[in-house]
Amino acid sequence: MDYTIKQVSERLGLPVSTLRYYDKEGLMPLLKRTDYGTRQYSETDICWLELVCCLKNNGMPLNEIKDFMGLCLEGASTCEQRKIMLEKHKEHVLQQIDSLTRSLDMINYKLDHYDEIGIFHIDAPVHS
Amino acid sequence: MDYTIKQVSERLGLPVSTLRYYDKEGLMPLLKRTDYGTRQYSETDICWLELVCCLKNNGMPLNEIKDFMGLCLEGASTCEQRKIMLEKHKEHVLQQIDSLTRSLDMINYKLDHYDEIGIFHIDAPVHS
DNA sequence: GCTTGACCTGAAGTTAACTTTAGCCTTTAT
DNA sequence: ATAAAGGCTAAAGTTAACTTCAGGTCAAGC
Repeated sequence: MDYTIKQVSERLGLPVSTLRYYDKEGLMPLLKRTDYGTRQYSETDICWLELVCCLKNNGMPLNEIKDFMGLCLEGASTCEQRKIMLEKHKEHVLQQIDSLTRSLDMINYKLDHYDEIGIFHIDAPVHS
Repeated sequence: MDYTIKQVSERLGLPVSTLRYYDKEGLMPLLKRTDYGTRQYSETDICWLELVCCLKNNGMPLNEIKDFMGLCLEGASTCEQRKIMLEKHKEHVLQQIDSLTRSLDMINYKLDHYDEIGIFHIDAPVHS
């Protein structure tokens, strides 16, 4: 039922070194080891890792993700705090989507008008 | 008609040190100086800086932005190359929007179901 | 029995994008 | 005339998120 670090690496497409790094940084406090010290990833560990990647890919820094994990470990009393963190991250994600959407408009405008625009015509974003 | 580095800093909300850094890294090859050496930003320079910020904020690394600038300086022969760069960046932006949108679904799901989810229920993103 | 492959650690190295520091010049207000 | 404000440079320092390296353990196959 458990996976080696290499198996997880292949499944999630993350280098082994990164998985060890995340563990070292305290992002995997529930990860089990064999007697010798080999990491044993459970399904739950993998799910948590997928969440870590998702949050990280969308701009949450690792230390915040770690704090979130820390709150989870502290129990139900931190539920509100965790909700607040997620709300804050949601705002951040919404802002990014907005910024990207406007950037897309600018790129499309440039692509559509490229031939009309002079070589040195370095114009401002279309929305400004 | 020209602006000092401090004026540009205030107008664009970028620290003076960053503006100098961009210049040093070759992102402002057309920027004029006074006899002594003080930078003189024109409207065009500011427009270019706004574009730089926009591309940078949406994930284009500075060295790619610099390459783009380099192509601009080389003249009309690089037009196709520049189009290709913009198309590539557009793909990247679209991918980011997609990733963020899916992340948003996950966050909303978690927020909606937070009370039902156990303390240690660290579940995978909703789309997986 | 020994080599190969997978695992481990701690420490040092890397990259991008800045920021800070130290030291120096010039213009402007008192 | 002198001190404050703003400009400059080169070089060193910072941070996040990794990667690489050196050196060592263990299990399996020949």
